[in-house]
Amino acid sequence: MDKRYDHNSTEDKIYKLWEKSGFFNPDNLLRKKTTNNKQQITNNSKSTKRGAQKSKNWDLKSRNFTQKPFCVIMPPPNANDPLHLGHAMFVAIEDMMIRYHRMLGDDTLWLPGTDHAGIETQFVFEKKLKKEGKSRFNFDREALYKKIWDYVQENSETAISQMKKLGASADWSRSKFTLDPNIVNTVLDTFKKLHEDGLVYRDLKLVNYCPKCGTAFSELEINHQEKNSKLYYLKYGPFTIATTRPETIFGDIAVAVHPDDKRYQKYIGQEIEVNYLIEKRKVKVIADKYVDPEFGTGAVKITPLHDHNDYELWQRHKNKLELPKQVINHNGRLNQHAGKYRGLKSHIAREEIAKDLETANLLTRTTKNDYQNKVSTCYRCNTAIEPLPLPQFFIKVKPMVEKTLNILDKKQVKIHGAGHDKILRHWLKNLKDWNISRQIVWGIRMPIWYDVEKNPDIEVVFLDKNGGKKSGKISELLQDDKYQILNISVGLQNLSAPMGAKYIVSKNSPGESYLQETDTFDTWFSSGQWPFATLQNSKKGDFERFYPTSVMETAYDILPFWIMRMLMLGVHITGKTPFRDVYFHGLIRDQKGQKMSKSKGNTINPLEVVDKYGADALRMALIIRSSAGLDKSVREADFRAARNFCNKLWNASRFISMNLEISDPKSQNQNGKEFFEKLNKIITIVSKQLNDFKFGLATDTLYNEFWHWYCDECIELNKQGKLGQTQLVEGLEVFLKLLHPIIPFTTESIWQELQKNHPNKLSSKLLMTTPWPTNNDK
RNA sequence: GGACUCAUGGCUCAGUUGGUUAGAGCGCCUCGUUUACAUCGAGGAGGUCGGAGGUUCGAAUCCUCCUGAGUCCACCA
Repeated sequence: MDKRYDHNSTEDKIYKLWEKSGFFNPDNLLRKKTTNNKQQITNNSKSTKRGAQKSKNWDLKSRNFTQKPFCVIMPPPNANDPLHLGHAMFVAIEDMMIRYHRMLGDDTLWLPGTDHAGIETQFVFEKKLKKEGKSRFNFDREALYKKIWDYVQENSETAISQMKKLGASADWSRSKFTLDPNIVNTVLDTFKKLHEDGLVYRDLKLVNYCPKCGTAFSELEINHQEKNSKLYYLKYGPFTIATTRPETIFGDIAVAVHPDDKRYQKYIGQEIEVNYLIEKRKVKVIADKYVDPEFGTGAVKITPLHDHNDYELWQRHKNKLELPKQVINHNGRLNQHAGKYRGLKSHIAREEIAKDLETANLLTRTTKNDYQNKVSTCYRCNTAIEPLPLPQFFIKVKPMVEKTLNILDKKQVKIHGAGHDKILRHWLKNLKDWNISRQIVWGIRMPIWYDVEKNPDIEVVFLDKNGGKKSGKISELLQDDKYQILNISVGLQNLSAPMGAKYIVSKNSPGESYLQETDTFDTWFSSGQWPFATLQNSKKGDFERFYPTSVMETAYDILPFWIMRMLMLGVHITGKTPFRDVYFHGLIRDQKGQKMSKSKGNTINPLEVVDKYGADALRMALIIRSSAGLDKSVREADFRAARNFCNKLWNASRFISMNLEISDPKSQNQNGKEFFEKLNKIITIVSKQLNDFKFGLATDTLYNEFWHWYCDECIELNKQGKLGQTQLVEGLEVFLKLLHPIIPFTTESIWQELQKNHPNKLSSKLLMTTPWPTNNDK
């Protein structure tokens, strides 16, 4: 053996050895025919045969088959995202669990996959288009979808090959992509079921619309940023009103005051005349407790279609008020209701209108930019969110929330990680209905069909045969002989059905007069079904064999987006919890405890670490002394320390190996009893820590016991002739097994090295499938 | 405003049914290389476990309050 452990020359070789064994695939590790396992035998007859063949080469005799299923569904990384430390963290922890359970003899499946990451990916692609001088509006939706598909394909191997570099022992033969046809089919089935259960509805609500991204977002995807704004005080009939957004006045339908506000009692219920610059209008004065009499002047103008609070207020007073108008369009510009301000972007119109109000002597004062308020912004591009009315599809969450709280109460699912179980409950209890419509093409198109004959007011935008852009009402377009439904459907970019439009839910076109909705599902709607969607579309029998899955492991920051949705959809569709345990790992921070981000320039590229210190060092540094749900800072020194540990292990093994070559005259069983007692204690402790999800602690225990007990004490005792060789060899074998889930490459390459130098000394040929040590060993 | 989390040697963190002299890594100091490993070894300095009370035979650990830090959510035109 070399004097140093060289990760560069071993890792690829070892990974190939594992892959070639076929044992990432649990079918190849199933017990050979037995009487009481008929179902599994039939389901996996082919692979079992293959497995039997493999087991000849690899000698699985010593393997103890518990056959207990253990399944982890990998959180699918974005198909075309390069790996960051967060990915390395989940690979390290999940692979640790998987290898541990595989060694325990469990029927162990780690099912990998990749995510289409709807909006994220479409944006990256649009940036690329922009560089080419094009935009998404140059293509019909089908063509655009295909172009993004091809683009994702080009990069799809990146994520997988990088995870392999980290040693991930996932069953790649079962890998899934969120847009695989059978996954899409399951997602559509789910939607259909939700619709049949009465949980889907279409409603005109104010959505969080990003004019730049051109799509609505769910409430979870919105940031609130502190901003300094101007507060404009407008003359508003007999009132003075403070507002940050004078440009919305054309959409006002009322003034609201607090019901107990003495100043305004006489106006409540009256109509007042207001000068709107472009016209004079009468609006009603209403009373609502929502108004804070202390703020501004205690009177608020109400613009229902451009402000969430105003919208709710309007809902409460609907019967007394006229129908509101939308004055800002989806491109973020004012529309025909704004008279001469039409076409201006809202923030520019604001300045113009303020100026004109001042000229007209309607502006009493304007504060400087010192009014602190919070503005909703797009989490992606930071553009100010425009609350806009849009007919969207919503999912009623209440029945699913109740079922989820129920399984939490019954402890059918356990959450590991610093109070995140409480956070989950808090989320569930305050959850609003889920807007699942997205105005992008990169995703699963909603299986919603509109009969154009019954919905003549549908507006469409499409490219005609010559690539020319056409838009208008469907009924009018169809009167022209040039256009048929079919070619409109083919060139379709966008379809907007008015509120109240009739639709059917169907996977296929219900007839020739139908056009399909152009919106796609929120990415999280499909990934929320991931545990059952993957297993139902995996090998036959996988769902029955592995569902509910064992552990869902992920960073805590996607709790509301993903974990909560998986629980809700999983329990609603399958009737069972999708997983029995949730393990949250913390975020990796830099040495100062700051979040890593590209803009701060403090990111660590895991591949560079792998290159310099080895995949094992990276894995160990991330796991050691980490705690569920708590963040962890790492720096270069941590990788170095872990690399040194791998080298220490290598050299201790080298010592044992050299020791075995000379006959050992001192190899009696001196101190044998104490040695094995201690060794057994370590086995018990580490196994318990792993069972209890104390991964950081288990790693710490192994680090210290191996280095400071086994090396510093036991090896030194042996040199002095006070501890037998048998003990040392046995001890090394146990440590290699215990450490394998953490540092698989180093341990396996030592195992193979010992194999080569001392055939028949070890209990099996491949460490990866060697049984986990039990304290009954000696 | 609401919720959650954290506070342990210079730095980063372990320490979960309360139990002997509170641990590790990195850093620091002294010494050591014909020895498995200098990606190492031997030894050492360094902590009133944020503060104040309480429960207990016994508290870093449980309870209350306070202080400080962070995260998430909700927010007034």
